Parts: sequence; structure tokens; C-alpha cells
Amino acid sequence: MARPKEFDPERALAKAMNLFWRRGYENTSLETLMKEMGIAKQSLYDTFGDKRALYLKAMAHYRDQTNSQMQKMLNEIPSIREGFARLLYGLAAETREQHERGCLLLSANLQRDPKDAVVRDFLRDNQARVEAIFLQALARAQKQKEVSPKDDAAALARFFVATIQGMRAMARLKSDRKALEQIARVALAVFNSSNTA
Amino acid sequence: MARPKEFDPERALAKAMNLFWRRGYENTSLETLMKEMGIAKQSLYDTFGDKRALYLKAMAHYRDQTNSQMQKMLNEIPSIREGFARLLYGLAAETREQHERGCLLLSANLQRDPKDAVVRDFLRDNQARVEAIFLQALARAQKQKEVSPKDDAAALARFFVATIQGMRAMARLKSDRKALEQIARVALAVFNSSNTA
DNA sequence: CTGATTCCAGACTATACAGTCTATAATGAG
DNA sequence: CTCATTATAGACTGTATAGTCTGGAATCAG
Repeated sequence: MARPKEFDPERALAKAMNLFWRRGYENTSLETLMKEMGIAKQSLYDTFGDKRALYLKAMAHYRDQTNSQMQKMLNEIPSIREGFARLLYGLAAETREQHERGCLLLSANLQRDPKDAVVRDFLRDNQARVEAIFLQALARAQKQKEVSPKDDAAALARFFVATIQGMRAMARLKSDRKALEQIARVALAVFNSSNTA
Repeated sequence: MARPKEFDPERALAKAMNLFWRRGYENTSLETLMKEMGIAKQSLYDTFGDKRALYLKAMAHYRDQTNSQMQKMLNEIPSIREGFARLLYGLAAETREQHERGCLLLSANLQRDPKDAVVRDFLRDNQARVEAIFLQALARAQKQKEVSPKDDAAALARFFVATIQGMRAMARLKSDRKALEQIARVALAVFNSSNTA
């Protein structure tokens, strides 16, 4: 047929994702993308479409990566409380650079034009996915008596989604590990007592 | 001497603040600002400096407004638990438009260039102020036996800062009042039990 | 009236950037 | 070899927008 692609689209997409992650959509120019991805403008447009399409692909890549990782960890770990502790304390222990880039999808939510229905719907769908992962884990926690059957597992799942986003926002501003661990400790106390009051 | 100012700088600043609040910094053009503030470009530059200076003034205005309001409420309300309940359930009950614009300073944190030290320092300072307001309230809660003296009031203060930001991020995406109230309920459970485990 | 100041309208400049187009070289199947 | 395809480099276009500058009108003290 013809000349085959010479670069790896997966690797190039990962590079683009990392740029958007660190600098956001607006602040990442095509020039920077080309340089970091190691391909020319033409190849970029032929392979990924325009800048926005590349951004959406990067978001999907990020989502799949992080969610499957969380899913796996929560499936394998015996104690669900331990699983959430790992998530929260792990976040607190990240480096300054990691805190600074934060979460690509949280940034996307706060950087997006409110009228942008495509990004909004993508993010809503992702939030539902994360809640489902947490809900599944917390249901198991109830079976294992780590969480009271009186507690609302869906409410707890949402609570952790909110807590993680709040911690991410704080960490982006200042990497105060002790402060973040304090928050984690308070949040994890939901495993200690019934919260139906 | 001369012709006096014909517009009210305070009102104009409030208009600008509302624009930045709804649309963010990048997405608010000078043209929009001029139209909404009801003044011409020259007056805008003479009175507020450039766009960035206006943005910083708008952030300060927002901070003073919201913090003094929270401070006042927490000072006047007898039960601190009731005070935080009002903050959290009040947030949950906001309109879609209010949820969509969210919190100006949370948006500023996630929209900012990580290298922008001026905005970063402003936001760090504000977070410290909010934590101080919450800490003061929670210390009173301990005196009033609403919170166990064993609990770390500073940790709880930070926890609420994170929780509110997490709820704000979620509300921006989707105005699901019941979901937000579930989160509020879980978070307020810190008033029920000791969290030193 | 005069002069200093504030206002508005709009022209103008400079810049950054996304996206398209052109020319040209490399690759590999048939 | 030929030809379709993929690649690169870079010119070019169009657009949006921040910020400056000019001209002229309104206000008010003295």
C-alpha cells in the first residue's frame, strides 16, 4: 500500500495528555504539543483531528487509566477502609509537581465553558463511573462489616468523590502533607461510626 | 477643579466580579467587561489598570464579601453544627446558575497558570483566612460541647474547607440537590463522634 | 470664559494562535 | 519502477483580543 505510520499514536497521545494535565487546555499551544509529541502539525491533524479532538481523546485516556487503576486496587485489597486510606494518604504524599498538576478532569471541569455540553457530559459520565466504583467497594465493605448496613453506601461514595476533589484543589495550591493527612483522617472516620443521624 | 467621576467604581467592580465569576478570566473579554460595567475602555484603564489588575481587585472584593458574610453567620448562630449545616445545605440548595458559576476563587485556583505567584499567594492567604474563621468557630464548638475536646479543631476546619470545595466542584457539573445533601449529611457527622481513631 | 479633568467613540497596533496549504522527501506494496 | 501514503518544514490566512492613542464633548471651579 504505502508508507506506514512511523510514530506510535498511543505514546503521542500520552505525551499530549501529560501536557494538558500540567498546563490546561488554553495554556497548551499547538507548537508545544508538536514539540512534545515529536510529530509535525500535519501528522497531528491527520491522526487526531483538531486541538479540541485531541483534548477529548486525552481526557478519555486519562479517565481509562486512572479509573481502571483505582478499580483494580479496590478489588484486590482485602479491607475497603484500607483501600480508601491508600487513595487519600497516597494523594497527600504526592510530590509538589503532582499536586500542582492535580487531576486533569477536575481542572477540565473548572476550566470549561459552562455551555460546552460535550465536555460537561463527558465529565458527568465519568463522575458516575467513579461513584459506581466506590459504591461497589462500599457495598463489599458493608458485607464485610467495615461499614454499618444502616449507612447509605451511595452517599458515602459521593462523599469520597467530593473529598478527593476538595483535597486535590487544596493540594494544587499548597503541598502541605500534614494538612492533607488531617483531612484524610477525618474523612476516613466514616468507617468508624454510623452516619444516619 | 474638573469633571467628577460619573460612575460608581464600587458598582462597576461588582459588575466585573460577576462576569469573572460566571465566565472565568480568559473567557471574559474587555469588550464584554466594558458593556457590562457600562464604562468606556479609557475609564476602565484609568480607574482599574489593566485586565489583570481588575481581576485581582475582583477577587479581593469577592473574598471580603463572602468571608465577612460567613464570619458573621458563624458568630451569630448559637450552634456551630447548625452553622456548618447552613453552609453545606445552603450550598446544596442553590440554583443551577449559582452552582454553575461556583466559587470564583476555586475557579481561579484551577484556571491559573501554576507559575503565577501573585494569584497563588492570594489564594493561599485566603485559604488561611477561611481556615481561621472555621477554626475559631470550631473552638467555640468545643467549648460548647458540640465537638469533643479530643478532636483536632484545626483538622476539622481544613476538612470543611476541602468538603466545601469538593461539593462546589460537583455542583458545577450537575445540580443534584439530593446527592449534595447526602454529602453534607456525611460530613456533618463529624459533630457526632470523636475522630481520633 | 478658561483650563483641568473625565468621559465616550473608535481607530490603530501588536501579538498570539489555530488551522490550512504547498513543496518535498521517504517508504514499501505490486 | 510506480504510485499511494505518510512524513517534515514552513509559509500563509484569519481571527480574536489586549492595550494605546486621537479627537471631541461634557462638567465644574475660579
